Amino acid sequence: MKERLSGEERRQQIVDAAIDLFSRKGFRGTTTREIAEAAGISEAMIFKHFATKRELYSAIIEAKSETEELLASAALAAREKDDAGVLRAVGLKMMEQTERDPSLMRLLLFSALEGHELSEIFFESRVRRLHEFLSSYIRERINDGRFRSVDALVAARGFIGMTVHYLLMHEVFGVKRPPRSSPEEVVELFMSIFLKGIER
Amino acid sequence: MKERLSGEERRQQIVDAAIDLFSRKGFRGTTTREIAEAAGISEAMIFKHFATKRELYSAIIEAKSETEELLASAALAAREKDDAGVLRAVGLKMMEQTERDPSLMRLLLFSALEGHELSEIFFESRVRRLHEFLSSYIRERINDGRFRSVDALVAARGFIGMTVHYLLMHEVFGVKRPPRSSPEEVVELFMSIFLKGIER
DNA sequence: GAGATAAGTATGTAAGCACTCACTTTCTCA
DNA sequence: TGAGAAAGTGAGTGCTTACATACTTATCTC
Repeated sequence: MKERLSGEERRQQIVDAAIDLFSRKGFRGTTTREIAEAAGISEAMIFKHFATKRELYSAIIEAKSETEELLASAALAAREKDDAGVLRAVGLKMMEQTERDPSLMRLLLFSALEGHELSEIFFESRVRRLHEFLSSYIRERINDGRFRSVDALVAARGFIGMTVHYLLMHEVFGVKRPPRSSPEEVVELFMSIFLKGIER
Repeated sequence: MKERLSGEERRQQIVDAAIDLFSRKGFRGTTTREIAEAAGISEAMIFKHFATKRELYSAIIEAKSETEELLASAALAAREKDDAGVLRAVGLKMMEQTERDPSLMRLLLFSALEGHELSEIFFESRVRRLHEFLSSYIRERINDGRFRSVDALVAARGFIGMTVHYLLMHEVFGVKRPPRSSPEEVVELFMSIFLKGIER
């Protein structure tokens, strides 16, 4: 029943098992023994691939920081000055991404709370870029005279906060989704409130 | 230099030291040795007051769950159907509370992420009540015909999310506050966007 | 001021932890 | 086909952890 895998395959399997555990229990809350068990191998194998537990964790954070272009559809809408489209794209992307990979948000929070050295890189690639994209769009639309004159960065954080908080409730606090509202409807509501609220 | 305190005083001192450490490093990331050192006593003293480390942690969570009436000023504004006043009061209260006691938010997050058994009670007293208060106010104003017909709970989460996310950025991710905006101004902006966005 | 009571400590202890080492099994390819 | 390389393991090692025990010192009460 035991199968022998290539180095690459086994390494990936270890990483996958570790992602699951680290995201659920944090760095300190996860033991190398558990990771080995989850991957169906001996502890020693982990240390053949990663010098230390911390190195394994860092490899995960760096991998998760690789930034697929989340902002493609939003950037498209931005070029056409489609305000609703931009907000919708940003909101949906966050929803979709979190749904596809729920470990991401938990890892990000854990690494920040536990003060991991790479958490800033993680934050930079996953959060800051989004804030910057949206706030510069808002700034542009203020200059166009379409939005009220507000602090663009604070406003951007406000919109992102609606969505992030909503996801936080599920992924971290285990609140069940309102049965009536699909992610699309929720984003639509946040978008419409925010847009109506910021338009001149 | 060593002073002998009464049981009550010492107990409180242990709790204070533990709050600081648990909020910065989590339950698993904090050792009883560290707590003892921070309180300037021997480890054994901790176990004279609390049977286990977990019991100490639980005592803290329960204490932090004691719910001072956060909603007094908001409830007042609600009675007068002062929409701006309600939102402002809710937003400011969160800001002020977090500023006064930054450990609260981190403890709440840590306990939820680490899956502590009492984290639900904590969440209930600190978060859910706020959501329920605000969503029922919004529902009321929808019935009054003053707000658009939206999902009141989702909308409430949206507003709270703006503020919570803003605080999360500082307290957890260490983002520096925008130098131009005071907490009052930030709340004022969130309030105005949300209110304008949800009014009929 | 004696003796009870409570505050406080020094020194264990057993379990759990990240990590090591010496070793075996399986694969690869000249 | 055989030898070197790579995948894999069991059984440690020393350190740290939460917690226990047996003890000393200060304070209170009558």
